[in-house]
Amino acid sequence: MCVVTPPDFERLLRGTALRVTRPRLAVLGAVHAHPHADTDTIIGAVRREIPKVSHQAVYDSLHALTAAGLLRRIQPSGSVARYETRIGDNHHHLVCRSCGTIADVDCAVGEAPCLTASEDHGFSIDEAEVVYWGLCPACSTS
Amino acid sequence: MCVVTPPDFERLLRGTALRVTRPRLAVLGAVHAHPHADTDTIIGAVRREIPKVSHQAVYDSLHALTAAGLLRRIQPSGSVARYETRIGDNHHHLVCRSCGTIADVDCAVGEAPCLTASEDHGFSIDEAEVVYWGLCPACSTS
DNA sequence: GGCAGAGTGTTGACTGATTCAAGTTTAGGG
DNA sequence: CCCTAAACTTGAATCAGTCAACACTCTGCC
Repeated sequence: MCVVTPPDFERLLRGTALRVTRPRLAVLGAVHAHPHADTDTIIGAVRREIPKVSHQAVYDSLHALTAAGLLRRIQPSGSVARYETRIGDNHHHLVCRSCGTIADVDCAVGEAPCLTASEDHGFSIDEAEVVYWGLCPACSTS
Repeated sequence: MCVVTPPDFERLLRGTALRVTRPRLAVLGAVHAHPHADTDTIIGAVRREIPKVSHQAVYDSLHALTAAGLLRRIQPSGSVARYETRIGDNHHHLVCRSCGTIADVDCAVGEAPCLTASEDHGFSIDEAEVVYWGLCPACSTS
């Protein structure tokens, strides 16, 4: 049912200093299957595979995987934290002001930071995050 | 001590459908005096003027003023809500990953949305919000 | 294959920003 | 000056996320 070959999550984990555990594999799978899902949704998806995982294990896994660079955390204003596996391509997001739906947008530049601040105030900038706010097709017609 | 003339907050409020109340004037003054301050800081600042305001009144005022367009709410990932009075010029923000400091950056374009998404997925976009992530001068030297 | 121990997971309590709701006060038009 | 909707007070509730103590299990090593 999945047209793309699922990544070899175990190999991804071994590529970092992280141990390979069932919760982590399940979290990677859940985020891959549900892009932009919030933590609650991820916990639900993980529990379909491992019914007894604690929410704490999911939180820990999400943090560890995010720190390792295998996940990206996004959190538009007014939303809870969301996660995605599409990392490394520096893409951006469209967010619906009404229903909160998130869609991916390719970054024309490709490498972070894709924009240069007009005045950096002495900051060393490594990323420019862009969020496009608007209404999704469903919400703009109603 | 303030080199810029403070805006006429009462006039701003009357320009909208909002009633002029002491908490609202104090909130406008507090946000103007403390750009990018979080709610707690704002409550503290307001209470120096009106010691007995409830936190709820400040929350209500912040929401009402934001909805009226007199304030702008910003909330970088991992931070609580912050507010600023500099609105209408579509400027962007520099955020320090280490200490959370926020600095303003002018938008080269000036009018929202300053960027056009490469593929809008049918969304009607009205704003492109840009957050530059990095380290502030103080944090990058330590 | 068995051991050891650092890294992970479980459990359950807790925090803190924000919201809800019921009742009281007040701004501002008539 | 009065009235009414809007705004404020009070106090409790919510909920994502975190903390901490203890139990378990990967993984490298013998």
